[in-house]
Parts: sequence; C-alpha cells; structure tokens
Amino acid sequence: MKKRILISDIAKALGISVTTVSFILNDKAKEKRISDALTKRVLEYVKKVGYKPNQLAKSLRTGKTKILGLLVEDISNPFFSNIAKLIEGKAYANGYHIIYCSMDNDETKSKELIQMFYDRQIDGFIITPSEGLEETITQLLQNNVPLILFDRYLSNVETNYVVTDNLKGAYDATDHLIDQGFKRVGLVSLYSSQTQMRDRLEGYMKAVDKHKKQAFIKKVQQDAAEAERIKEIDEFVEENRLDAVVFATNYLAIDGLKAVKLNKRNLPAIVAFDDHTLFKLYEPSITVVSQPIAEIADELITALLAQIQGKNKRLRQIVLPCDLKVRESSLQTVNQYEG
Amino acid sequence: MKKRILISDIAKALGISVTTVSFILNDKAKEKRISDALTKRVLEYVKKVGYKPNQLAKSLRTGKTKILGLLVEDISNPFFSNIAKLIEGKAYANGYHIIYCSMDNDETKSKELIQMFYDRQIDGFIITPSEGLEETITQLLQNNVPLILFDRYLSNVETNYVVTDNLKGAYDATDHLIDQGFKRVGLVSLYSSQTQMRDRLEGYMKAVDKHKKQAFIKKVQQDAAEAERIKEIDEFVEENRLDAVVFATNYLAIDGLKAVKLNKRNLPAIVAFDDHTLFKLYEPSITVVSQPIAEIADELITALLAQIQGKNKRLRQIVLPCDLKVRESSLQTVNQYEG
DNA sequence: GTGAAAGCGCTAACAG
DNA sequence: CTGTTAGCGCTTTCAC
Repeated sequence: MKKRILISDIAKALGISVTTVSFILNDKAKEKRISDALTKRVLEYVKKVGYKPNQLAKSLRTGKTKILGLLVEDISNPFFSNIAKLIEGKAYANGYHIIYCSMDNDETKSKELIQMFYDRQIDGFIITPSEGLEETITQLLQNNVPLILFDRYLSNVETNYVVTDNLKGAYDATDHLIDQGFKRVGLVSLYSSQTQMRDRLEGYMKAVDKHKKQAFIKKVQQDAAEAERIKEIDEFVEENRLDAVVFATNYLAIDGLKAVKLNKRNLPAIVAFDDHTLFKLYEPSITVVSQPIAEIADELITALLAQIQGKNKRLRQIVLPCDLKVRESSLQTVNQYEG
Repeated sequence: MKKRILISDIAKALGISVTTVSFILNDKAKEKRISDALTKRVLEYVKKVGYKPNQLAKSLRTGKTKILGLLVEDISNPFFSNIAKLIEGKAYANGYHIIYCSMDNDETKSKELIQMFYDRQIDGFIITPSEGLEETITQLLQNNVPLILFDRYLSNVETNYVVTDNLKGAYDATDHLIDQGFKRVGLVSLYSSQTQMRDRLEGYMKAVDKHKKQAFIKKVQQDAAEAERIKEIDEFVEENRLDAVVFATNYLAIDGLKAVKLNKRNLPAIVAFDDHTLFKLYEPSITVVSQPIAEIADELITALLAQIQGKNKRLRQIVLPCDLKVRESSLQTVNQYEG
C-alpha cells in the first residue's frame, strides 16, 4: 500500500532506461538479450520497493484489461453463485478479475449490460444468454470478442458453450419416476424457448412417450409474482391429480414446495433440476438432476482463456453429463400419495 | 457495437475542437458557457454515431475507474449473494461497476485481494473484514481510499460501517426461546472474534443471565470439515440435553439440521441467524433473526458514493435493527421434545 | 543490449 | 466561448 511508484522511478534509481525495465518486467529479457545480471538486479529492486505497474496505463496501451465479464441470469440463485465463486477463483489464479452482473432474463437489460461491458473493454465474456440476444452476441463475435456461453446456448449462432445434457437429465428423471410406479407424472417448466428448457421438455416427453403415458405440462411465467406461480403450480398438480412432478428449475421446485406447505397438500413425488441446500434437508429429501458445477466452471475458464490467448480457434461446444441424485422424494415407498 | 470512434473523430466531423466536445460530454457546457445550439448539435451527433468514450483513457487521466470492489466472506452464501445482487443494481444505476471476490475469512488471501484491488485503482471498497485486517484497512484509510465495512467492523479502526444490532438480535432470540418455556437453551457459534459473533454471544449471555439460566456455548471451527462440524454440534446438543438452540449463522443452523437428519434426532427448538429459503420451507419452519438486506445494501452504496464524491466527511457508522421472524421451530407447542 | 520517443484516448490548464 | 497542447503511465518501434 506504499505510495505509487512508477516505472520511470525505478529506471532512474537503477540508472537505466524505462525500456529496459519494461522489457524485463514483461518477460522479454531473454528475447531482447538483456544480461542476466541486470535482469536479476531489476527484478530484485522491483520486488524490494514493491512496484506494481499501473494496470490502467498498461491496458490503455495494450488494449487488454485482464477483466472478464460474467453475465448470469441471477447471481442470487445458488446454482449461479456457486459457479461464480469457482470461476472467480480460477480467474484470479490466472491474473484475471471478474466483473459480474445479473441479467434477470431481461432482453433490454441484457443488451445494455453487454454494451456496457464491451465499452469497458473487458477481455472476454461468460454469458447465460436470454432470448433475443442473438444479434448482440453475433456482433460481439464479429468484433472478435472472446466469448463463451453456458447453461444454455443460441441455436442459430455458432459460439463456444458449456452446457449439460439436459435432455438426458430430464429423461432420466421422468423415467425414474415412472419406474417407481408413478402413473401421472407432470412437468413444471417455464414459458421460455431457451435451449435448456426446450431440452428438458423434450427429455420429459421422450420418457413419457416411451412408457406410453400421458404428458402433463405446465408452463409458468418466470416474471409472474411468486404467489401467482405458486397458485398455478398448485392448481396444475391438483386438477390433474398428479402423483409425481418434474420441476425444470430449482426455484420452480421451491415454488412447488411452497404450494404444498401453503395449501397443506400431500407432497407428490418430486424431482428438481439443480441441487440446493433445501433439497438435501427437506423431509423427504428431494431427488435432483444435478449439474456438475465444478466441471462447468473449469471448462468455461479454460476455454475462454484459450480463446483470449488466441489458441484453439476451433469451436468448443461442450456438453457435460447431468447426474440424477436419487433421494427420498421420488421413491414409491416414501410417497404413499395416490392421486 | 459499431467500430470504435474517437472524440477527435467527432470534433473533426463537426469542425470544432476536442476540448469543446469533451466539455460538453462532461456536463461542463454551462460552466464553460458553450452555446446551447452547439451543445445540442454535439449531443445529437454523439448519440447518432453511438460514440462511447474510452473508459480506460478516461480513467488513466482522471484517476477514477468507476469500479467498486465488493469483498465478501463468501459469495455462495445466500446472505451475501442477495446483498451482492442489490448492491450491483444500485451501483450500475449510478454508473459504477462491481468487481467482487470471496475472502473466505482467510487473512492471507484477504490481504492479497485487497492489494490486488488497490492496484487496480478501484474507486471504493465494500468489505466484510476478517480478523487480522486491521493494518491493511488502516493503510487504505491513510491513503484516503473510500471504504466501508459491513456485517462486522474492526473495533480498533475508525471506519464507516453498516452492521445490524446483533446483540439485540441474539438477545431477542434467546429471550423468546426462554419465554416459550425452554429450559436448556444453547448457543452454537464460531471460534471468531469478529464483532458480529462477539455481539451475538453477548446478546445470548445477556438473555440467559436475565432469566438466571445456565449458558451452554459451543464454538465450532469454521474451516473444519462439514462432517466434523456436524458431529460437534450433535454432541453438544445431546450431551447437554438441550431443548433449544440459537445458531449464530445460517450455515451453522444448516449443519445443525443435517445433524438432526443424519442421526435421526428429535429437533430441539431452533432460532437461526440470517434467513434462508430452507428455513421458510423446513418442517417445522425455522424461526430466524433476519437482517434487513435491502437497507444494508442501500446504506452501503449511499455512504460509499457520498464518500467517493467527497461529501459527508464525518464517520457513518450505521446500526440497523434485526428482525426476529418467529416461525414454527421456536414454539413450545410445536417442539414437544423435552431434553 | 539499451535508450529516446511516439503514441494509446482522454481531460483540463492555459491561451486567446 | 473555443482551440492548442501537455500529460496520465505504460509498451514498443526504431535507432544506436
């Protein structure tokens, strides 16, 4: 926290030029054939006085900010905040900082934020794209901005992305419930054409069709008030006398649990997407389709940094497997409720 | 996302000087007595071509980055991620960005991160200080870095802070449990001398003393493995035959609930600090001492921006009230367990 | 091997 | 009222 010292200060103190110091500091000593002795002397002095280059000046000159933008749907959703924490750690380890924001699936807000981050000249984007962002993302791509999507992707834009096998996840969940003997298995999802929702719906349909069961599908408006969402879910389950429900997101499942509590219903069998502390501790504990958070964070950072460093020009479209964690809420023995 | 255009481009296009454009863009048109007509013409042109000043150059020149650093204990704790989301929104609304990180109550890591942020020349800090940061924070203060602490403060360093009335919160929680008729009320806290922990302990003691009850206190090592923490909490409750427990943080309470589930115990009466989705939906729902997240975020940003803008030199040490949200877990009628 | 000097794009003294 | 110009601190070309 000592008073800021400049590269010229250290050049002066050592009686050499700033160029030399700059070369040494940027690992170009060898390349520029600066003597080992001098290199060592400079490095030691720099360390002694605790010189830290001014990142702003450096960035202005090089065009690199060493800042990555993380634009997620909602940082207060544990699924995203947990990934954020992991990404953050890996970014710092590589000398990058993370600027983040929640886009709340709001198209206008999302566009503004992307523009804002672009104006800040961040070195790369990690985005959970909401609908309607195709054009904006395409523009970024055209400007050669390093970019990777996750959780979902845009079908008609060729980008790098890291997603999970949502179709199989939903299929497994539904198949598991039917295997357990449940007869009327519903799906609660969102009015959303995002790929992860589309795939979860498809996986559900595939399993239901395989078993020649009827499909019960309820889509909820994401921006509806909580009370409204809860009411709709409750009505959906009651009216269709469902004995099992797959929830396409963790917060939909939480809404479902709230409905049960509020209206004192029997709990149908349940599988939720994305794990949550609540699901582990609820009575009965809730079966989930869990996404591999650590791997997602890992792949994101690795791919983005590779892109920034200009390596690996080819597209990286990674699909990681989901994991069905069977707990109590989906077992026939536990759920005695017959609709 | 159009190709970058410079201030000189717009000056040239309009046949005026960059100074004029700069003044107009920085709201100094009036002050510099630039004609309204010209001002309007420039503003319109700027808007038309979508000119956005290069923030890096601006920052290098002005020394302001318009970036705020948010250094929290753990962004994956919903208490912090919820506050983060609110802070983020307010920051953007004021033209500021947030860079954040989790310090994990790790002294070395914390110091490094603060230094890192300082090197980045962020305009202000929002910090949940872990122990051992007195010196580092003092140095920031000496360098006149705008700074505000929250959740806890440092007793021997004079800073701005926003905290809640933890003493009263813990007192109310304990008092409430005793009022409900529970005889053996324990406290599960952390080995930590942070102010919020100290105050919660004190509040607990005060209530216990008032009622001439015995105190049962268990401190857990925060960085212990989860299994170890669960085991210790379980033993503490069992060995002391507690019929009620106050948990000093949300994750300690979650550990406690895990212990109950794991070892198939009867649930003692419970009050937790800091709300959590889990607590609302658990059976029985968990009574909590809830901190006013929105107000905290509000006060933090307001105070920090005031500081940055050089207003309000006096210390702002704000203590907000906690709110005891009585739910089922602390009611005698619900908890039949007699230790 | 090393140094002088030209910018990166912007702000703001200073001059008119 | 508006223009000229000197930096902010750094990287990097070019010259020696």
